[in-house]
Amino acid sequence: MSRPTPNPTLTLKDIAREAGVSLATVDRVLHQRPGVRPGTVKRVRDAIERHDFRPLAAAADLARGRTIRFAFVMRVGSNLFMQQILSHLSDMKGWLSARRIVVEAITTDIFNPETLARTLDSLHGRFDGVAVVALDHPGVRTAIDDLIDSGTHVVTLVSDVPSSRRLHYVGIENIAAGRTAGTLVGRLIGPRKGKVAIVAGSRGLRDHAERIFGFGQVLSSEFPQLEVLAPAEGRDEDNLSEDLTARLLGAHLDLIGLYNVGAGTQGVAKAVIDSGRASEIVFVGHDLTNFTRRLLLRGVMDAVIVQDPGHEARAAVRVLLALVRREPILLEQEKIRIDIIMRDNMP
Amino acid sequence: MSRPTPNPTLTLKDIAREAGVSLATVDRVLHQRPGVRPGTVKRVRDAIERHDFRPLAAAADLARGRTIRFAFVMRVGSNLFMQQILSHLSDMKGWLSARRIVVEAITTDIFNPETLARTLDSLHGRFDGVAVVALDHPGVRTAIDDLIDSGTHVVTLVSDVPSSRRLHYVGIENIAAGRTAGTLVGRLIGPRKGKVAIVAGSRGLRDHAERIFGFGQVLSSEFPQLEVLAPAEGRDEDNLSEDLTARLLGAHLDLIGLYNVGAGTQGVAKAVIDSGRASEIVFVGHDLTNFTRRLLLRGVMDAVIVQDPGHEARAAVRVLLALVRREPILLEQEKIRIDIIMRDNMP
DNA sequence: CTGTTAGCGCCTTCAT
DNA sequence: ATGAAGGCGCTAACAG
Repeated sequence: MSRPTPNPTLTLKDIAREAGVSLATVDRVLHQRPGVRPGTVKRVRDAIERHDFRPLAAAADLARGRTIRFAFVMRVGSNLFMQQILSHLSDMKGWLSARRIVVEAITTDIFNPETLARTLDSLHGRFDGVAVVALDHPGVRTAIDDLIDSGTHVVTLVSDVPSSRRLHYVGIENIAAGRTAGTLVGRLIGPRKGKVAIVAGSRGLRDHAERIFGFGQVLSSEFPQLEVLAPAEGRDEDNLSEDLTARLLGAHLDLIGLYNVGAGTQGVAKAVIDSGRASEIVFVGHDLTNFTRRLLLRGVMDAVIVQDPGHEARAAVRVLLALVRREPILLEQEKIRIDIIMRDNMP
Repeated sequence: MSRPTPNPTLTLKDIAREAGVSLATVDRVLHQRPGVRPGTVKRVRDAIERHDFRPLAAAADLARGRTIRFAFVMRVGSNLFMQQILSHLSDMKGWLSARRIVVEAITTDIFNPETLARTLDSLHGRFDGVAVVALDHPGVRTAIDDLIDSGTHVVTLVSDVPSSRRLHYVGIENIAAGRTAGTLVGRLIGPRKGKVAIVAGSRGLRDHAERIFGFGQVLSSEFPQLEVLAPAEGRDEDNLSEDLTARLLGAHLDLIGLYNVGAGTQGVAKAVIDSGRASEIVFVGHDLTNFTRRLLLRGVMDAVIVQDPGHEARAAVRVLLALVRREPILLEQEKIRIDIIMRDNMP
C-alpha cells in the first residue's frame, strides 16, 4: 500500500478534470457545501484523496480577500502579564497586516462580571473572532454563548470558562500549575519541618482557586511535615500583598515556604526581603517579569511558574484564524505549557 | 505624532498611484531591485511608509507560485528525540503541502563528520533550504559554508556549528541547560553530602560537552559539599550506559546525584532501579519520552530537561521559509526554551 | 444540481 | 529607468 507521492503542482482544475466535473463542483465538495449529488461527491472525494490534494492556501486566501477582525478582551490595569500579552500582539503587527487581519484590544480595569458580560454583548456582529480573559461567572458564560450564537468565534485566554461553549481555551491547566508549585516548594525545602504560606489575588478567580487547590493537594499528600496556612488574599496588589506577607512572617517564625499565586509579587518579595529571612524561605511564584527575573537572580525567589505570554498571544490569533477559515487547529502547537523557570534557564 | 491607522484594504496599486509611478516600479522598490532612480525610490518609500503598507502575503505567494524544497539532515538510529522531530515534521504534512513546501528527511546512522560533510556536499542546488543536526567539526563547517555559497539557506538544528556561516541555530543553549541540571541536582539533594556522577554520550559532541561544562560550573561553585565524579561515556547506548552506571553505583556507595547528559536513559535508569537506591538518588536527565515520563511518575527521575521537538521542527521550517521569502525572522517565536519538566507539569 | 467566468493582489516578462 | 499586461489557483456570483 504505497502512499501516492503528492504531486505538489496539482490544482483544483486537475482534480476537476479527473473527476469529470467543473471547478465549481470541486469547490463545493471541498467545502462541504450542499447542492451536489452523493455520487458526484464521491467521485470528487476519490480524486482528491488519490492525490492527497490540498488547495493552495495562498490562492484561497487571496480569493476570499476579506479583512478579518479579532478582538482581545481583558482587564489589564497594572498587571504586567496582561501587558506582556498586549505587547506581543503588537509585535505581530507586520505579520497581521500582511494578512489583512485587524486585532483590536478591548481593555478595562474593572474587575466585575457584569461589566465584562456587557462588554461582550456589545461585540455582536463586529468581529470575526474574540479572545477573552474571562471571569468564570454565569453572566459571563451566557454572554459568551450569546456571542457565539451571533456567529462570532470565541476562545478563552489565560482563564477559562469551561461551562461555556467557547471553542478553545488558550492557557495552562491551573491545577497542574499549582501542583507543580507544590512539588517545587516541597522538594526545595527538603527535610526541614515548618509552615508554608499562600498569597493569592482572590479565591474568586478560577485560575487562582485551581492553583491553590493543586498546591494543597501535593503538599498534604506528599509533604506531611509541612503545615499549609490558609491562603491570604492580596487582590493582586503590591501594597496589600506586602502587608499580608509581613503579617504572616511575623506570626509564624517557622515559616519556610511561600507560594505567591497571582500578581503582587513585588509586594510579597519586599516583605520577605525586609524580614531578613529570604535565604531560609523557599519562595515560588508565577510569571516572568523584570521583578521576578531579578528576584531569581538574587536568590530571593527559587522558581517561577510561567505561561509564555508571546505564545499565548500568537496561539489565540492562530486558533481564531483557523476557526474563521475552517481549517484544523494544530493542537500540539497551540497547547500552552507550564514552564518552570529557575535562575539558569531564564529565556 | 500619530501613527496613521493602516487602511487594511490598500494595495500596491494605491501606492503606485500615490507615488505617481507604475505597479512594477513599486514592486522593484519593495524588493530592492535595481533600475530605479533614487528620487523615485524615495517617493515610493514615502508612500509605503505613510500608510505603513504591507503587500498581501497571500497574493505574493500565489504569484511566485514555486514549490519550495527543504531537507532535514540528521543521524537518527534509535535516538528517540530525533525520531520525535521527524514525527512532528510529518504531522505538518497538511500544512506544508497547502503551501507547496516539500520536506525531505535525509537520515543516517553513521556518526562520522566526513560522511556528514559528503552528504551536505551532495545537496548543492537540490534544495532551497537545509536544516542540519551538525557535528562541530572543521570538515562539517566547510561543507556548511560551501552549501551556503551554492545559494542554499542553512540552519543548524539541536547542535550548532557556531563557526560556520549558518543563518540561524534552532536549539537550546547547552551550557545553560547543563547549569539548569546542576541547579536542580544541587537543590533537590538539599543539605546532604555525597558524590554526583555524570553519564554522557560522548565528550566529542559539542552539546554534551557544553552541558557537562555548565553542570560542573554550578556544582563546584555553589554546592561544594557535593563531589562530582569524572563523566562516563556511554555513547548514548542503553547497554553500555547501564554497565557504566552500575559500576559507578557499586564503586561509590555515597552516590546521591546523577546527571544523564544524553540518551541511553533507559539503561541508566535500569541500573539505578536495580541498585535499590532510586529513592535516595537525585536523578536528572534530558528529553521527554515514554521512558522518562514513566520514570518521573515512578519517582526514579526527579526532573527532565526538555527542548520541545515539535517546536524545533516547526521553527526550523518557519525560519527556512522566512529566509527563502526574505521575510524577517520572528526571533522571539523561534527561540527554543529550556524546559524543566517534573512530574506535575508533563505536557 | 452543475458549469462559466470575473476577479482577488502581486510578480514577472516583455515593451518602451 | 519605467510601464503594460498576463497569469498564479481559488472563490463566489451568476447562468443554465
